[in-house]
Amino acid sequence: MQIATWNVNSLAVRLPQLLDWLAERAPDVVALQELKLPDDKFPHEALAQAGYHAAWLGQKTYNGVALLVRAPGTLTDVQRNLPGLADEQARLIAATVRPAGTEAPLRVVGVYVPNGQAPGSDKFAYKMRWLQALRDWLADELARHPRLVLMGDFNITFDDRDVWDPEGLRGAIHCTDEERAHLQALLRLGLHDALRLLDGGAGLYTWWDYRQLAFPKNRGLRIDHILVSEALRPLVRACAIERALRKRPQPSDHAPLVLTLN
DNA sequence: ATGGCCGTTAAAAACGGA
Repeated sequence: MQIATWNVNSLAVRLPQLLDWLAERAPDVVALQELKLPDDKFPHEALAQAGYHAAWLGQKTYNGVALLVRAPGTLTDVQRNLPGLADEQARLIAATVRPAGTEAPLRVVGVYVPNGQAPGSDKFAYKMRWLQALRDWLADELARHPRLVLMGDFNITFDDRDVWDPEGLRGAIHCTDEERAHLQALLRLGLHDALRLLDGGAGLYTWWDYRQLAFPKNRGLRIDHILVSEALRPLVRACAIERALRKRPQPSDHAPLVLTLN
């Protein structure tokens, strides 16, 4: 079973690439971020044609998240945004997913964590508030759903291995101790960083700036993550970054991250 | 060798992204 997350940076622009990739890779479950379109513009018909059921929470211009499940899998009990947080921004979608051919359902949580812009800014404070609300809600969600996957664009690196220039970017947005403490707190809830269960190396990135040849020079950050609960940990087989998607025409600045579970 | 972005918007420069 393959479970993927991808910040598409505009679903309207990236739809052809998404459809190509779904046809090639046939992931069972997909979390999408930065749809940048309102609910009534979500391309559910094209996705159904491609063989995927979808649930989404859109927003005009910014943000927007969705979950896809490959048919004849099912997607039920959809939750949109955090219950404990009054939030105008579309940043979280959760659902109970039963991929085709599996018996036990999974609880899947897709997130687009706020960027934070700069430490000390209002947007940074919002990021911290949002992460605290996520943690509070997730503690209960994990108790209700032991088989849980939390994935998406976290806009936070775990440590220096996730940063192309750790010295130059020390204390910069995505790299502060305050942000990283939130990631560690999520791990203390009983979640595991799927990629790090398999590969301890540096230089594995999911995002590269569009400017200054950052991708060919591999000047990137690992800020997209798939976290799995304790019950799923023994099932983790592989976790791969789909760098090939970053090389196609009109790429997103993020590459998809794909987890293979038994 | 050097510098080079992209997507959005009541629609041109401004904003946000990371």
